[in-house]
Amino acid sequence: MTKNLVIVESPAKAKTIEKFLGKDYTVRSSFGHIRDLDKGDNAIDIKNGYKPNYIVSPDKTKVVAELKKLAKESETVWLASDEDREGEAISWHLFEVLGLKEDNTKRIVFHEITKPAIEHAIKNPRKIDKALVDAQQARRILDRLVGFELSPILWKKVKPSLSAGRVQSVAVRLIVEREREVNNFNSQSDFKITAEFTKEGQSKTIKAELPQRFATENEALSFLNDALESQFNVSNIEVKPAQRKAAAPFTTSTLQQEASRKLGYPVAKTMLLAQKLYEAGHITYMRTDSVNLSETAIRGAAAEITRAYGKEYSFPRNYSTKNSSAQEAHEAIRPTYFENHTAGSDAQELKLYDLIWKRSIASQMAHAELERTIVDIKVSKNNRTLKAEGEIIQFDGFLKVYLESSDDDEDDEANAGILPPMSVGEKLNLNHMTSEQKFSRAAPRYTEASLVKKLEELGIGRPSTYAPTISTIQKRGYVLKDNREGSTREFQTGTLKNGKITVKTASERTGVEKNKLFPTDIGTLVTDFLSEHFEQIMDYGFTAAVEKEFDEIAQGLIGWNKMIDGFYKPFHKDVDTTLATAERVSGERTIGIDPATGKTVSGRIGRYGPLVQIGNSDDEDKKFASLRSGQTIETITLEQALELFKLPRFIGEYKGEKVTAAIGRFGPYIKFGSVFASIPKDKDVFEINLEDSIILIEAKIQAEKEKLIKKFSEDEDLEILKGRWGPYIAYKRNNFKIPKDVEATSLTFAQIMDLIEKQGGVKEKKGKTNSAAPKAKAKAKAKAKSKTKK
DNA sequence: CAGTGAGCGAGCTTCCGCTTGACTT
Repeated sequence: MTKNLVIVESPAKAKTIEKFLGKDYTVRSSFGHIRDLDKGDNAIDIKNGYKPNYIVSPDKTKVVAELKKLAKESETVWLASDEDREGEAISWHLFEVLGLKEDNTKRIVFHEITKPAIEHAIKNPRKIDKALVDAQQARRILDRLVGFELSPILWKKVKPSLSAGRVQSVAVRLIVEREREVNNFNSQSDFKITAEFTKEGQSKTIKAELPQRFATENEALSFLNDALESQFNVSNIEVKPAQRKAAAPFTTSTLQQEASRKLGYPVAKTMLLAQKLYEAGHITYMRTDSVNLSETAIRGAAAEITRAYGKEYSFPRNYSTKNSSAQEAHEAIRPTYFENHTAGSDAQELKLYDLIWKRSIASQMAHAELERTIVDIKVSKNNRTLKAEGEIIQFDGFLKVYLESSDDDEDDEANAGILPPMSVGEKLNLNHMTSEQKFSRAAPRYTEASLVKKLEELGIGRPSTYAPTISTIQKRGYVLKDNREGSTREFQTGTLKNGKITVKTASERTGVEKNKLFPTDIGTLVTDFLSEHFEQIMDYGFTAAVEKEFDEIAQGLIGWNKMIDGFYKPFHKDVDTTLATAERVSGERTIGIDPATGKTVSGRIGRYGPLVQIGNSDDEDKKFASLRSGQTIETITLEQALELFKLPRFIGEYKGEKVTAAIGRFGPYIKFGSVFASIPKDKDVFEINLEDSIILIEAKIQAEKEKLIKKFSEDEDLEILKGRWGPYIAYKRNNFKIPKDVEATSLTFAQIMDLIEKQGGVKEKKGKTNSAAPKAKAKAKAKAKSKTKK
């Protein structure tokens, strides 16, 4: 028997609050939403005012049953879900499902988990805000209608199992459009002049730069020629005080960005680690769009800063959230206790905590005070002015602990150093002057984190969905996280040194990419298809537009079903039209003519992925070849396409069997009967000869022989094999570990069976036929199985 | 694991947002 039942969303939160509230309160968690629209076709009764059919989520029946029981026994039920649209809906669903009564149910809210905040909330209960709930229902229903009407169109017109939605489709579009920008980018070059001087009798160098750039090499070299005959005098000195301010404490999105830039974590990794830190009580909630800090936190930070760095470093303040779509149900992400400089149970958690600690502490520290000096250096022959910039940190302030990184990797100019004292009119000695060709660069491809940043700017998605969205678009095969080696580019330089000008051609790597998001052919195809037929949904402003209407619902200005009707009627008409009239698309593109046969070379997406084809579809002699990773139908050239048909290449015969070379999923290989041998990097698939191939084949056969350590008469399928990390057990297409302290050859059949059982047993694996259809079936079966289990 | 590129057309897939757990009698 309990007097008061308080229901919050998160179990970790429940634990903390229970401590604040004392004996008369039982605090439980709903684990987020407890109900959702039905999975099937009768989720929304469209003809009946879009009446939603909610069902308790299967994984929530237990929680709901327990809450129901506790609610019945309680005098008062306090619904304390988050104060945002989703939180209000959670309270309403709880009210409905638990069969609560108006007179003993109270809705309370708090934005921070501190004792005063919770006590204040208890003293100020209110009723469920039904208008806000309606706004959530509209959001939910719209997303279902969009997702479940668009996806089946893709199944029919493009490929089965694809998906589309208000958030994911726009996310993919961003990647597709950025890729096209990069590929169509026309790089321009100009020439930049830099110089290095010294003062008479001093060794400290002064770096200067000409603010203007030259369009041609001739102009740049003529500037160097002028310099050859010039004197250099200081013509002006400007000293200005400057300030740098700390960044606001972390939200989900900025945490993901900084963890990506500074620690190289993918967004899902960041969230997983943050979740662990949160559950251990080290940090506040990690899914938030607010930069707000509680009074308690601000005081705690001030105390710690004063203690660790001195009073002059403390500058307590709060930040305001710039993002207009923010709902601010939580605090910013910060350490629970600022006096803990480290926390976490492994190296990765420790690093993430360190980042959160530094960012939060810095946000409460004084501005850095700088003195910025700009020295003008006149070139006597042409009256042009070079500029040297220096920066002195007079008070480091927050820079003592933390500086935010930038996505732009070319911020060398920000690191201006200290200049020696100079006076106007002073003559400087030129050490050297350089002209260097610089190329303009396309907007950078997105990383996971910079895509999150962009989505947040557009108001698309929520803190709880950024990481899942990024993984969905990769899982669907729309987007690929990939690397590019880039290529070598030449650029022109001219150097003036010791009274001589030397002109040289130098080279640099360009187009190098690491862990960037690239669209796949299917991603591009789906984006183009949706953009053609559903312009409104694909518009970057669509979410912002419907959010405005959700706000009007929340304010009670319009009814939710009226809003949905206004959207759905025209949308559904487009759905019908598209289903009836749109052609099936395969992204077909004519690439050119095969010079050998005169037939058309084209690219398209086939059943197993992108391919190139020589000859039309009715041609009996048509030939196919798969694209390699990194190639796309949109960008492949005729030359690259023809290259693909050169493989597999017949090399010769060995022991009466054909030896061929080709490129597979794991790179170039030699095939001899059923033997596949990888071709090492120093050999070329197109050039490797029979002699070298045989060496590879024999080495592979030998390795295979050595791989087998032991076989068993009890079961033909059981083998002990030698792998990359030592011996392991292979059984029915499953692999099992052998404990380190066990001698592999001494294991008996029974002992091995025991090991297999302990490691989860044999799982059904797909057979050798590796086609798409049975794979999908197996997956469906596995899903159905897990359902019946539940 | 290194291939294939349609075929009868079964029965399946899918959204966004809130939150973690995960067993068998």
